[in-house]
Amino acid sequence: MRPANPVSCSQGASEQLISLIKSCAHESHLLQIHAHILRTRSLEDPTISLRFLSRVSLSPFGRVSYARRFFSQIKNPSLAEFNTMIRAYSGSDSPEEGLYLYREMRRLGERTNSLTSSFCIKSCTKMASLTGGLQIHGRIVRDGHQSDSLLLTALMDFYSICCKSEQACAVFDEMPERDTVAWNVLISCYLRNCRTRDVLAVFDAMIGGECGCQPDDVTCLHVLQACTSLNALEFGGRVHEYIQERGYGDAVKLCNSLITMYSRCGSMDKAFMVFKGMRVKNVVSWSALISGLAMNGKGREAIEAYLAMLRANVVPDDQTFTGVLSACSHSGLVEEGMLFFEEMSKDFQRMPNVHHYGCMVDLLGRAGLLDQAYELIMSMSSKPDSTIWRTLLGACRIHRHVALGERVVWHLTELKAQEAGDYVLLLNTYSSVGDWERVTEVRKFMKDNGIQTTPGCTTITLNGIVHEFTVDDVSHPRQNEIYTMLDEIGSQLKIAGYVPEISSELHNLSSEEKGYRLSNHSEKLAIAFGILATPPGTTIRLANNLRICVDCHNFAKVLSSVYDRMVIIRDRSRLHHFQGGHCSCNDYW
DNA sequence: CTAGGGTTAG
Repeated sequence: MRPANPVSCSQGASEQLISLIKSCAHESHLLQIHAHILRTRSLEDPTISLRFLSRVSLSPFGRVSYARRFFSQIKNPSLAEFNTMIRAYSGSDSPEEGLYLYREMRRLGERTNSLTSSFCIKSCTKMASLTGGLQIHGRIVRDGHQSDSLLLTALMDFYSICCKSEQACAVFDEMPERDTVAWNVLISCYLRNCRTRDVLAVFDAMIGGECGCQPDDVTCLHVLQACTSLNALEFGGRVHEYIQERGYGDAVKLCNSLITMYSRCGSMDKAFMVFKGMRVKNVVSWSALISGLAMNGKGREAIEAYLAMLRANVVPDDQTFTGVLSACSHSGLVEEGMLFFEEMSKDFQRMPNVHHYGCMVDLLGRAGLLDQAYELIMSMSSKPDSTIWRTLLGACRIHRHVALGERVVWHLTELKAQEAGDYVLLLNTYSSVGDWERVTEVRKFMKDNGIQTTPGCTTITLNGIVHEFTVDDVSHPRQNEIYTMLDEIGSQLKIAGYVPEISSELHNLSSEEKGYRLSNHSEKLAIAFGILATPPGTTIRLANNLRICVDCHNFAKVLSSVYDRMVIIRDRSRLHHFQGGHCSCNDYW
């Protein structure tokens, strides 16, 4: 029997409904409950409607459209209901709706609180909408919520996402108290905005008790990422120790991150140790191992790992295949690569994405199958992006294929995506076949159009301090010693047969104009500093933002034997291990 | 816990 007056509906019935909402396990149940609520007019019971709304907007039934429909049936939504709805929007695919609702609230003169702002900021973060966020920030100040630490933490993350790290720091500085999450957001801001050196410094400060809180598992995840990008193995090892001290050793995310850090820092055995020690491995663990092996030039082992993964009944995903295909391309396993490329869609229903195509173009291109690579690009269902064309352009340079190189640059121009590096590649293609006229032409074009090359930058991390070098750097406090050391290294290497390469790789245009004098690439400066600042026998680990040039490659090769030092350089795409006069990659690329 | 905020692997 339907109660005559729903508001007076018995306590028992209400509780029953609430427990029904709580235990609901299927979307169809929700629909039934919804119908029941409408039928019994329990919608007017604020406890019920709020509960139902938040249940609907929560995963795994996180369907905003459904929540919106229900919300619209509520006559006078309470602040709590407005907030719940905005929260649902902020986590959905249409975060802007949250802001619309917020504006509607203000228009209606509804009360808002700091949670309302918090959800709105989340919407802005998701949209990376700077203007929207600035408005909310203004509101926060006007509403007097500027000492709400949680709200400010969300605001920091917003600025960080919008690449406004200085504003993020300003918010951080104004926070009345900063807990671990606040520090974590600061770290993630540094990480996102290329301030990795500051990440290490903050971690040290936290450990040293200067921040009033200790690093947690999330802190470690961030710091490990920083170590990965800096090729800072030693620091990463310290983080690993900390993880064990704190008892985080079983956390899957952390282990996966450790595998990546170790393998991308060239320490495959440690990566493997972490992997083996994991009681629960997921697809991420396997993929991290596979791409780690790939990056270290161990293509066969990467394929072995992939097969072992299948035997362990772990289903590969897109990133697994990216790892497998890049393993094939780094190790020149053309046939295997083609096979996996076909298999991924046939056996695993995974349609190749740009990364997979990129690997295939790289694979075919390096193998000299340039036309086939071009065909593959043209056959793509989605529009090829600039990275794909750039990969092919790199292959054109290696194989001195001028005509195709020109065509590729044309494609890049059409995409309006051409960058300085592309012209340098084209220029190098011309110079590799001795077409100096065209070289001059391209150079003039670049000069006339003010096209600047990306400055190469190499870092070396010692004792948690990041030392950064650029071409012909004069900013390091020990620059005099470094240049003296570089001179000495130069004469030692010359004796051992190292000949500077000046014509084949026109890496840096200004040096070219200085009359073919080879400038001191950042890699060399960092190596000289490494020799200077570490005891004999210590491995020198560098990270470079571009691609190591032929000359620096030779330099490192000869140096590894003359100075009996292992040198590990990570550039844009791979890891080069130099030892005893050899490099782990068979030839230069 | 009962409405509810911030960071998070390959």
